[in-house]
Amino acid sequence: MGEKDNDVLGLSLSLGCAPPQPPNEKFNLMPLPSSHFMQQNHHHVLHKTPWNDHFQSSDRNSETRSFIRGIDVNRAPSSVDCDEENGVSSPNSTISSISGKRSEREPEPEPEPIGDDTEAERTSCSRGSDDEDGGAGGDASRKKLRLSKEQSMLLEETFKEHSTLNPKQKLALAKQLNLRPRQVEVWFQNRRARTKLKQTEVDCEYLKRCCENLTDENRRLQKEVQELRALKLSPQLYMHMNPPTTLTMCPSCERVSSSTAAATAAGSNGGLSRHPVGPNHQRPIPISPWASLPIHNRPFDVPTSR
DNA sequence: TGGGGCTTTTCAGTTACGTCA
DNA sequence: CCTGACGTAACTGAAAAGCCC
Repeated sequence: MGEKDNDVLGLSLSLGCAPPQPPNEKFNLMPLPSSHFMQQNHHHVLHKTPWNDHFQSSDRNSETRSFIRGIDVNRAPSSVDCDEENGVSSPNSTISSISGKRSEREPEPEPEPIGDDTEAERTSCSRGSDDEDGGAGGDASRKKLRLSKEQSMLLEETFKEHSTLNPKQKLALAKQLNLRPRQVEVWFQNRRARTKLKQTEVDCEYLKRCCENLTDENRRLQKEVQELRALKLSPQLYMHMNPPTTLTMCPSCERVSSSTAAATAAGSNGGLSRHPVGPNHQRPIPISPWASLPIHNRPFDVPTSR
């Protein structure tokens, strides 16, 4: 289907690779960091979306802006508005419990296969106004009806603006599309699920690439270590080397300074004097180029006195 | 103020239908 | 015509939050 899922939310992973796509907060579907890493708490975060929060105010524009721009798909927003007007649809409250599974429901007369032009009509009416959200009616067969292009388009447009609907908007949209509010609700649910799935795939892809990059980097570093070790094993070459530079980094300001090992050993506070030593300043951390090597491999490993 | 019951909303997972190759 | 794969509408049950008493 014409999914435009690439404009889903952005990644917030920072593993050193550039995210595959720029973040788009429009959907605000998932908290950041993204999706599958935060699933545990999705309820906390998602339940009240910002959009929902400012719904009362969003009434002002969204109702008019997106809904009105509407294509009058079915030209006859007839019986749809009937129900739900008072009782907001609740997926589980009535309909779910009553409608139940297909097998448990009464059969519904098969809708005539009609042309495209009447598709919308089919969609909205085949379920009949009677069964409505509450499914109250008897005709509860789980008849799957495809939405018309126009319906899908408008739903998509609306979804782009906000991935969740408040009751009023749901009703308005349902009315406009000549669908039952429950159908709109389900569509949004499924759409969110699809978006999330897509995002998960993107995340996976991104992580995979990061992993590959890290593997490469690791390989490179290992090679470097090997080379350094080989260097160490050739003494004549080794003797001509300058003494390794001791790098020190101030953890607070993260500045790196260098000094020779000799100077450092002499206790001249080499390189460190420029850094203030206060309550907020931590001791600089020496970064020795040999630090990562095993002790016995360090070239200038002088036996410490005592 | 804290707790229990109820309602509402969302989600993950599943089922089943429609379409297409 | 049959069939399997696929997309997706519809359903289920659980969790969480809000409200009321």
